[in-house]
Amino acid sequence: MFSKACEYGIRASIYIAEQSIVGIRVNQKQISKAIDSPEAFTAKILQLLTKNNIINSEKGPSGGFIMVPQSIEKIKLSHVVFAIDGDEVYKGCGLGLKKCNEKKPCPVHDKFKLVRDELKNMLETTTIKELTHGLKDGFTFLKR
Amino acid sequence: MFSKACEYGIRASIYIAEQSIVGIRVNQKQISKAIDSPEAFTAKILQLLTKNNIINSEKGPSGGFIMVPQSIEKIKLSHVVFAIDGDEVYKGCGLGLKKCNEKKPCPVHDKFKLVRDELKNMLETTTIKELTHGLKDGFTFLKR
DNA sequence: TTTATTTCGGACAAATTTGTCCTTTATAGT
DNA sequence: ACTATAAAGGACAAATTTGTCCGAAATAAA
Repeated sequence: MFSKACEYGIRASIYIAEQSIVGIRVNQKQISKAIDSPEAFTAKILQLLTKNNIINSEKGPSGGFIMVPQSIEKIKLSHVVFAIDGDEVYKGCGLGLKKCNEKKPCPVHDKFKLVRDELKNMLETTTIKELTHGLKDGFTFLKR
Repeated sequence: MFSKACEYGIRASIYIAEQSIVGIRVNQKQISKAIDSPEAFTAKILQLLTKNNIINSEKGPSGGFIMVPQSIEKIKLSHVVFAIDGDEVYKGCGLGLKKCNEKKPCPVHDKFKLVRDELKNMLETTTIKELTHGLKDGFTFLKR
């Protein structure tokens, strides 16, 4: 469904949001430990998230990553996915045709559209914030 | 969503079924031309589909690929996808966790489950045969 | 101002996926 | 039997994704 990079990106975003809510800034090492991801690779993804204003970074001692309050409220899963994987997941043709559309659809166009639209809608309505709730309560997990 | 191999595999299956219905056996060259895919790579995928009894192959002059009547009736999209990509698409965790399940779910588990179940259901109920209909009538396409 | 800490960014490496080429095997027709 | 045709299969190559390493830049604290 998503690339590894995107999976790590989503997990990192949720973790950073969870920590930011209680006022804690976290660094690369803490993040990759918390979500069980390769550190250097995760660092690249964090750069991408930073450039896309999904998280904020600060260098130096006591630096690290935070998600500002406004972002915690507004950032949706779709923003994270788009920053890393683009919109191919729910825009592209299910059979890989470049010019597949309503006028010249592939054989699975309509059937895929239903699934893709549901995915798109889910990504666009799910906030990172709400995904931190179960985490805090120990009902959901970001590794294993 | 699916790998390139799987996309080609689905397109090839639909094309072969369409031709088989009117009693025509097709070869690698015709298939890759009809679905606009790399010939040698497509040949590999056809081998895979053959091994999984989705299509039948015959060597020699006038040989090629066909889908037998029984398969045309019974083969679902899910069979083709499973033969090439496995069931990771609708079984695996959306965030890539190895041990994500109802008891220890990732934060997006439930939301993803809805989308994945719909995808799974669509793949398991859609026959290759029904996908050939629009193709025959010129309403749907396998390339571009 | 020096040092320690942390992100940034580029180059590189490994792994996987995608794709090619060529030889072998089967088979139909002559 | 010979030839032409077509799939099977193995080895290899290119491209992409995943992942590592290391020096540069920023910054806080001593």
